[in-house]
Amino acid sequence: MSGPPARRSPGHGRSRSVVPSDHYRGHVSESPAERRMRFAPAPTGYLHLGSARTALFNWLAARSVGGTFLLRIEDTDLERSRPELVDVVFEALEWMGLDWDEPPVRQSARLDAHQEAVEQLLAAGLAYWSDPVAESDRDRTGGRAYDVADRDRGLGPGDGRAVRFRVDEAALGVSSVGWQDEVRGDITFDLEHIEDFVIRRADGSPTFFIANVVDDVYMRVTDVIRGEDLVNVTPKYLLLRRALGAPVDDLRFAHLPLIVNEQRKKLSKRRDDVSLLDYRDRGFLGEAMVNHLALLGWGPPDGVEVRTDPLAEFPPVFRIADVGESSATFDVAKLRHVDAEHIRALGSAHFLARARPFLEATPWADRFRDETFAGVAADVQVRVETLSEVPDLVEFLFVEDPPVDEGAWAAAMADDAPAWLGVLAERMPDWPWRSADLHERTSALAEELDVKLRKFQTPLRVALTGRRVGLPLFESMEALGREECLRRIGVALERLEDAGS
RNA sequence: GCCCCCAUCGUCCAGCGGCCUAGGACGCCUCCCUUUCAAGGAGGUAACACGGGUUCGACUCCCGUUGGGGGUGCCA
Repeated sequence: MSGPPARRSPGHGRSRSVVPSDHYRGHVSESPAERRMRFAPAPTGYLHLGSARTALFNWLAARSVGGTFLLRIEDTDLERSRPELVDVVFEALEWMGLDWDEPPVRQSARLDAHQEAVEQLLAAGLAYWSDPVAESDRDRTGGRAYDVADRDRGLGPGDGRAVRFRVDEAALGVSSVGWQDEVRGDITFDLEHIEDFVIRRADGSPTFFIANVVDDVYMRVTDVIRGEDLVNVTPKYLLLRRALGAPVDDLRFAHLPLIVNEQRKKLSKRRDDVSLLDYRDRGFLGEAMVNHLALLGWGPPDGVEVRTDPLAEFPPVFRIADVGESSATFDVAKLRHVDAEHIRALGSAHFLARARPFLEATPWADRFRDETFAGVAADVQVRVETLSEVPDLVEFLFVEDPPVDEGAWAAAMADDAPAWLGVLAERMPDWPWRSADLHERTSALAEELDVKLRKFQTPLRVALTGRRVGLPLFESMEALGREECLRRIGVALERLEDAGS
């Protein structure tokens, strides 16, 4: 089932209509101080929760400093990069309400540039052709999948031969690489622990390492904000950048803590619900998701966690340096709470608009009526945590005979219940049909019969809704209408009679 | 194995040498309100991993241990 298109309401200042590929701001600042952050997802068919958080933090970082937020689709893996998969990325970002400032760059369109970079490194002697080393032959190379001796063999292109970057202290003139990470401080790697990594595969395709760097240089990225799982490739990134003669001094890195599951492991596609859009389909609001994601690894200085419009309210107080450094558990219970708060904050018209896709997916969609729903909308809002819970709460209003919870029936219809229903059926025809009046009349009747309203209302509720718990009774009665209430009481009475005889 | 990172309530976030008998949020528990259930209100439960330093003084700084995570691909 495809998800309902829950859309942000307009008015948060940055939302705009769809058409993803044209969805960018036209300005290109030439200011030297311009800060440029990018989100560079691979189109895998779904946007991973962790990626979504990375996108959000890049966006927040950009917006918080007046920088530029860029998009690059890393679609060089042709197999997994069909156009519709790219659309999923746009759709997900749209759902979160994130906008980007320049046309997205397709990595696949930049293959020539990547090749050129490889050639350049080859020509400079910083890269070399390398033959694979068979598994059985690894003791010769110290367990490595390549032979360092190839560095100086002067090999040329050949079957099965890849190009490796030469991580050589002498050639590079340094013995370690490090950087001042915006969130984690100093991080340093000794070159001796970095292998000669492949930058061009035997099939001619450039690897992530080279493509990533070349494209970042091309896009003039100044702030690399990504997941902690990429810290260990940063030395390679730096090495390549220097080797290519690209500026490195004003570069900033920020490695975000990973989002983990209850087992403290990195979220995995197999075990965890990692697809962002699945949460939309499960009834979560985009702004609630964004709100919750922002709270993983970061918190607003004033401590007010739930914001009606996080994309408007967070940028002014967001600072990438405030991001925490330990991994954060994705807690669905907390998400539900945040979502519930966002739902309650919705105006009733918006609430219906947001819930509509879920209502339309029900078997009784054709009998749904806006006016009827409006009568109880506010009562529904405070009782659901996600939009997908809405239909269940109002179903009784739109089906002829709501399913009866037998347990509730048995418990509610004992003792005097049948008699009460009988009296109710007698009196109700004369009652004014507004919830306040219904409340008053029912209370009075309960008092007359010397029962607590608390107890008295139960059989009535079960007769009307089939359940023991649900929306406030009198509001429900008003929405249902006198005729229908009397009819359902009649049905209940009949059933009681049948059972009794 | 090797490399890198992390370490405050069950979970998320505060604390950035004295304001901490450690604060807020979620969850959980109790009570109040109440037409059920919610929502709301008032309480409660619960943490500085351990060991050394540094200091007049450490949750806060340093070192180590332990624990956890990430990486170690011709994936990205």
